Amino acid sequence: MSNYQEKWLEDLLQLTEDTGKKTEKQIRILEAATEIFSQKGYEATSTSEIAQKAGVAEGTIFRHYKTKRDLLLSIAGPILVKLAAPFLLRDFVKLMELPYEKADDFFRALAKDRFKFARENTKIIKILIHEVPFQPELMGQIKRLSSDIVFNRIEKVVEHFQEAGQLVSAPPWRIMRTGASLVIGMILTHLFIAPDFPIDEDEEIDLAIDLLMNGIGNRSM
Amino acid sequence: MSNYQEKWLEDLLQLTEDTGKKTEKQIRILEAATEIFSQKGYEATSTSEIAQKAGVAEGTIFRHYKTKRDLLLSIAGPILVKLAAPFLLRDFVKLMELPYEKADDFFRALAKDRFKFARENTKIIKILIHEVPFQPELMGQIKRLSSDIVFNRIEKVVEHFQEAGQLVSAPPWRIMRTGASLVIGMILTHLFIAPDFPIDEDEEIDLAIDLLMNGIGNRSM
DNA sequence: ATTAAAAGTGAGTGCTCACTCATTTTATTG
DNA sequence: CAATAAAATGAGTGAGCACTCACTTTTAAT
Repeated sequence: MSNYQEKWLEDLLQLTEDTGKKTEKQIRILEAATEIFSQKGYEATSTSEIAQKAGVAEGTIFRHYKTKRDLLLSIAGPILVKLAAPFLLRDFVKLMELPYEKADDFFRALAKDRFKFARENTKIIKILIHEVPFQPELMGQIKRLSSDIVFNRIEKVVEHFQEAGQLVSAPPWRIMRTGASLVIGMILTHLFIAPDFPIDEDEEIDLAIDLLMNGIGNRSM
Repeated sequence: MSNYQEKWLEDLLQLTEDTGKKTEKQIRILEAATEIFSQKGYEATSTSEIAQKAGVAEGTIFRHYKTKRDLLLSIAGPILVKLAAPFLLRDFVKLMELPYEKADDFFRALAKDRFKFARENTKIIKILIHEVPFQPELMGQIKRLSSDIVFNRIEKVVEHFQEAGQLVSAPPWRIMRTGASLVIGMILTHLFIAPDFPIDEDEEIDLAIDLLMNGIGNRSM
């Protein structure tokens, strides 16, 4: 039954499940590292600082993680997979086609789900944004996940809605980039640029999706 | 005649003009630093590496720049002002209202101009993206420039086009964020994510602005 | 041609960094 | 409660870092 073409994908997903039992101190190390990495950046953070914040001897860090970079990757790696998780489901396309008759509803559901995820993982996402361009491992994983999986699968959904006459006829990648830009722009605004600006999150998403579907031009013209 | 409320702004603009004559070696230092900072990140770059690449003794760097951070700021600071330059013109609003009768044309002209600028300054923009969150000076300058100047001025333009019935009636900041997200998303895509993907830049911008104005929904419904 | 200032040099300095390892503490198991 | 393994420790280490400074070379002005 299993599709061996996507074996590596299953491996990735399994990695995410907290298989290895972690010591209490190991967890404290991960928490401290996440905190400081997100505040000062990976390169500007020293292992001694992490050890101090975690209440742990410096040697303990290196008992669990061979290098400082190892520690970074064991924080940033799993979140990448979780970030793409909704698109990794074997039957993503079927799942999405059925419940959503309207394209709006599909994009809205996706935006709400990923906004929630981003809000719950703000610190790690900041680390990710900062470090991905300089860590080839992360870059490679992102490219594989996004272009091979996420892109192809959403492309099918877009084409489906185009055939149903709900979306303008343009290259799917352009429609996807438009949607992604708007949603990511909205999420980054509220998480990093203006985190204190009070909003009704659901309403915010509804309005953003409305502008995505209908544009900013006056519709009565 | 001069508006003293915007004195600091004039100071900023003057700083950008290459007032101080630079030695040949000083220029080489700036070029080398820009190159390596953008490749490896500021913290991961050593001054000795910069000196080597610039073909200069390490001490020479510190004759011109008190600290390594000073060197970074003298690269990243001026670009911030240039990035916001089109909006800094005293009579930005008047200038923009007159030649552009249609909102499309205004956004299109702005997008083209800033795309061109970004393409000519790719490396420094990468440094900027990477370092702004961790350098309070840059963060402060960005906030002052964007919220006090850029935001207020584009807000007036948006309101103008709203009154002319060309833009949907929504809070101007939401319209601005939508436009900014789309244009920035397009620029980042072509400069960093898929730089080898061949495009007709003008056509690309036209199509992006079309999606911004009219949305991705089917218009014949 | 003289002289003073500015630009450039590179060996040297103290410090911090990531990482190691011999040793001690804690957990596990029959 | 031994016996053994696993986890944790922290002083120690060499390498590399940003930065200094006494000195030399270049430039500019008279």
